[in-house]
Amino acid sequence: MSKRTVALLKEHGINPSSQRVRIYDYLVATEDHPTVDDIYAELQREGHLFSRATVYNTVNLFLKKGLIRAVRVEAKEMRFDASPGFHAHFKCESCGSVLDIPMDEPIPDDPDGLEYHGTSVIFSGLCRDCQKRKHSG
Amino acid sequence: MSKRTVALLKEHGINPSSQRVRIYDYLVATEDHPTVDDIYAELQREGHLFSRATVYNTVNLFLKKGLIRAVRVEAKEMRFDASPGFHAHFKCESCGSVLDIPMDEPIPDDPDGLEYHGTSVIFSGLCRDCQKRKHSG
DNA sequence: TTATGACTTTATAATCATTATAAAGTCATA
DNA sequence: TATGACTTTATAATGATTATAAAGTCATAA
Repeated sequence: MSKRTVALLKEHGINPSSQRVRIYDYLVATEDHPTVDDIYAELQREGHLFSRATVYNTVNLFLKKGLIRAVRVEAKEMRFDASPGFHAHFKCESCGSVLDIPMDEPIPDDPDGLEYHGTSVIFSGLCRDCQKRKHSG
Repeated sequence: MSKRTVALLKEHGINPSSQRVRIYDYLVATEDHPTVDDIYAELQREGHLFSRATVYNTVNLFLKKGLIRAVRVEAKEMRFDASPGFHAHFKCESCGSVLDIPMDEPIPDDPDGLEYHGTSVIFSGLCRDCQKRKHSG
């Protein structure tokens, strides 16, 4: 129950219930862009009694308040990202893991009068482990 | 029933049935990155008797053979893109339309030993029409 | 203390794009 | 015209997410 998280949630107009604080703490602690089910499974493992619906409600609230970002690297699953600043994502086609890739936000050369709000860059390929696995297996 | 399409499908090892040729022709003719339902609706409108399953089968076959690309700009819907060469996409948050944005493929500065296969860049914001609509409405 | 009311969480059902399955149709070739 | 491989089709199944409404929580006022 991090005091810093409580303050941060309040700053964003979010009532810091214990579930919300716990979910946010997990999101910032983990690096691997969890899905709703990842979050749900981890909280269960820790012995918390959570409903999957609460996880959905909470991440949607965080998204609406701009606290986290959604990353859709997989066909179906939505993943979440609490790390600040622009960065790209890399999705391993073999093991499905998702990594952050530091990178400047690309600027389109196109002067088409569009109003740009957000940018998403997703690379795909093979991570180091899966390259090794391919060559040895 | 384009002769060029028939040849192209054959080159890619795809038996050019009339449905497949028609769907490919529609994909290259349209610029707005149709969904499966867009394709299905257009073919119905033209009086063809198609099943939705055929559209799914066909676009999945095209994807597997590398004839088209999938673009997932929206939360749920998969859209398709037959235009060649790298380009980014822009999704209007208001009307949902998807535009091509000419752009060089970004190269990650990260030397992490990853094996890169593909890149997807999606911008979001407001298209020109929706900006006007916002200011006048 | 107890009542009030707003907000949270929960369980359950509903939605909806997509995939799986298996039957029916097509078509070239023997 | 029989065979067999490939296509299309209708239908059911899947699975992530959202909607709904009941139950729980918690601060504050009487």
